[in-house]
Amino acid sequence: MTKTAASENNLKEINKKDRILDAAEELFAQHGYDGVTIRQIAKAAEVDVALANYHFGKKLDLFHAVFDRRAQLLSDTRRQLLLSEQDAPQTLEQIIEAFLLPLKMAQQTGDAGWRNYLALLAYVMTSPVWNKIMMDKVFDKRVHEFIEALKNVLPNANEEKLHWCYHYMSGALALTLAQTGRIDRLSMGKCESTDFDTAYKLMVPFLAEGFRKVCG
Amino acid sequence: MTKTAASENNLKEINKKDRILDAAEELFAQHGYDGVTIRQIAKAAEVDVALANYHFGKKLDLFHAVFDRRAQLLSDTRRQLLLSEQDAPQTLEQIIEAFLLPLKMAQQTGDAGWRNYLALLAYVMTSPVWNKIMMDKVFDKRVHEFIEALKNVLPNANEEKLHWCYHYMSGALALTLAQTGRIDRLSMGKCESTDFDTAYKLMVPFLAEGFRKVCG
DNA sequence: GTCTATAATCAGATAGAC
DNA sequence: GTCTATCTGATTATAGAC
Repeated sequence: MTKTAASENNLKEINKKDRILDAAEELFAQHGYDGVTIRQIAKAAEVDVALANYHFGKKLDLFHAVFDRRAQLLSDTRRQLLLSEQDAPQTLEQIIEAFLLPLKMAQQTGDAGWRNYLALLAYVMTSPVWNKIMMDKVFDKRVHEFIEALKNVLPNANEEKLHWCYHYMSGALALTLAQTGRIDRLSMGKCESTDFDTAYKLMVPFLAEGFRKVCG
Repeated sequence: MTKTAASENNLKEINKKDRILDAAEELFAQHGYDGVTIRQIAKAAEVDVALANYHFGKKLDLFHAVFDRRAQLLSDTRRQLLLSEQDAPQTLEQIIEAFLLPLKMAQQTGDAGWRNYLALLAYVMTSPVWNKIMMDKVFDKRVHEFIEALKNVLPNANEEKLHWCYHYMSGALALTLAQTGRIDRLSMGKCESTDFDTAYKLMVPFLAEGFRKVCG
């Protein structure tokens, strides 16, 4: 019981490794890779500067560690949703819903860690340099499965149009994940960047009709 | 005529101020504000390091100078397009076309300077920190005009849905402007990030139908 | 695992000569 | 306007004590 008490008392002190990842996740998402120093990350995580290096090596390796931590889980869950419904008759809306999983995930967990990660994902998606380095690692397979699934419900579509429509969807998704706060300011409070629930519910029909128009 | 000859001979050497802006534009767009040093910019512009400071002051001031250079022109042109058609009966497609002006502009000029600037605009649009600082300066008025114009053709829409749909449009536009090259890789060459012509032509009907579905 | 101390480098900014 | 030289501070990364 001493053990338990000690664990509880030091709850904030244990697992420094994870705290480094959490702090890095938030700061990288907000300011980008070059906008953050290891010292800032260490300070936010309330650990020593040298500890980040001890656990993760170079700054670039830490960045990869942060990105990879949730990428595989995201991709796997997306795959499950996409393929589990495959035998059942899928509508265009259902396929898109499955792909917009990050939004649903954030809206359900309400976890700040996931919210930060999704903003980081948006950063990587929209950056010319990081997109090339990071996105292919895990997400490519899911995108190809998504495009294939779309062909079944949009038999008249050609590859070029499908890819452009996927690109528009990807952009709408990325800006949502980024949570820039712009929609809050423009709408004068009527909408909120962090309201993934509404973002998700309106986005599905918006995109589905766009796909139908261009690829129908 | 000596003057002319001298001007022509030194064509590459004159206008160092503009060369600094051009180089900064390209590098900031590619690597972000913190990913670029003044020394890199000076080297790319083939000028001395101290010259950037002489002309533009601090690094942050240079960043603003780069952003502002084309922002006002972009906003003004957008305003002209939106209001010139106001008396004539406007369709939803026409309104969206007017707002997607950056794409048309880049596709028509074929200018590398504009292409770089649009990538920089995408960087600012998707960054939580820069969006807040830079976007309100010039573009807010145009967005509100755009929303107002939409109300005429979508009389049943409410403010919240209109703003979310604008947000999706903004995301699709931003990712297009960013030219990350991802669509090239995913489509295995069938689409190109720099093909603003196609991006524009497919984007208008895609978005218009989305607006109709959600705000109709 | 954790921290102190430090090496080596590079950043932004400017003073001052021309 | 342009360049040389330099100041000041911060950054990554690591070696070594505990």
